[in-house]
Amino acid sequence: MTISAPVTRMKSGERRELILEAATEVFAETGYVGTTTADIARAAGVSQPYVVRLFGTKEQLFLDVIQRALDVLLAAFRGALDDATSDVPLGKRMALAYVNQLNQHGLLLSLMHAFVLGRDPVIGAAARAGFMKVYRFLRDDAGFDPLEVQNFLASGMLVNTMIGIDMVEDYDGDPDVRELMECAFPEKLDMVRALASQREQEQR
Amino acid sequence: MTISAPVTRMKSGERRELILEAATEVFAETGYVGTTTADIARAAGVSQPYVVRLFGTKEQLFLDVIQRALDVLLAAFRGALDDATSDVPLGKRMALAYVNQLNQHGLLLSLMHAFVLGRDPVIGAAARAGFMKVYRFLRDDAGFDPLEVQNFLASGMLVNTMIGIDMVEDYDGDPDVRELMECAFPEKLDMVRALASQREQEQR
DNA sequence: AGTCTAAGTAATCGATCGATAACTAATCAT
DNA sequence: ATGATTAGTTATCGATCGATTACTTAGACT
Repeated sequence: MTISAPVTRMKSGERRELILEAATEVFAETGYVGTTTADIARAAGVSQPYVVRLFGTKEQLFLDVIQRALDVLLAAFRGALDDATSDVPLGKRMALAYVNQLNQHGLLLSLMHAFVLGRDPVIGAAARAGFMKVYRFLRDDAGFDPLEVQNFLASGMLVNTMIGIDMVEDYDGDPDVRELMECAFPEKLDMVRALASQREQEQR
Repeated sequence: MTISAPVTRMKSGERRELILEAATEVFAETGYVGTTTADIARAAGVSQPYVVRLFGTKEQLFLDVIQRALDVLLAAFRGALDDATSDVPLGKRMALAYVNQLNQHGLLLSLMHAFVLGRDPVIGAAARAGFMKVYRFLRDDAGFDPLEVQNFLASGMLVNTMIGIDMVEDYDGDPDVRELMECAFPEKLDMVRALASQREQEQR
């Protein structure tokens, strides 16, 4: 009677990973509070109760999402740091490694949603800890001095904001938007625009 | 039978302004979706239905909040721009004008909550329009060239993030937090800290 | 072949929220 | 004074959401 979903089962660890990736996208789009566990379940192709059973609570799922995002980000930084073959200066390599994370669409933006909830006792504490982990990495491992770190983080937060505000949406219609974005995404504007139009295709 | 609230009536315009100010604080703390009209009503000392009747919908109230925030911010910029008596360079005057807005606690943060909802069709459009209004002011009225504007905005977004993540919460417990914040809030760190502890007092 | 474990779903519930309706009373204009 | 207007409330409703419970079945292991 009921239309059965495709019944290929996974091991729970593998399914968890899929759900984490789907949740990253959905949280990025609608924020922590604005995202329902049903939204995530739909995006991941499972039932809503299974999402909460795998992660306990929506809050825990969000914490796992931002934890994973930080792990991915720091791994990318480490990769750029260890890439000694390049003659590109370190600061620029790190900046490119950051902007490259926009390939996994929701990654930086889901972090941003956590950053803006600092007053929430548990999410806020996790967000601060994660942010400071990045700060310490840039200072201690990458060897930036505090002022360099600050400039790097500032540029990163502007990138996050431009993505969060979905500025590409107005790229074609407003020459000022174009001017600003060409300035804010060094060498990676084409990628950002391509991802945006790809996203638009998917939503049909 | 019921304990009557103090029955001094206001003209609706005046009450609207009070509610807008209260809503700015509450939206800043818990975000657009995470804030209920009842929360705002409580903060403003009126009933929940009256809030939605004065503004139509919660969405319209939020739009009015960020519109007002932008007006206040641009007025402050204009003030700093016109203050020709000072021998402080223009860039620094503008930066101080920005950080000074933290006096009205939720102002910059409520804007940040709008910036992060760019995919919402109506809030996103308003957020982009507001952001670009600031961009154009800095470029055309303040006379910054695009790169200066970009650096200015980047610093601003870092400030917003540090406030949103509530970094002051860990100021005393983590020397790295202290180092970062001293770097990020030029000359205004004392003010930020004072406001935070004042806020903590209020919540008892 | 049969059993047991783990993956997954359907059904449902209590709480919460934004909005509407219906009502009350203060203030203002004549 | 009184009637009209405007400021404000109480009560309530339909929708939504996260979570729980109880059930089903695919696949691994003897």
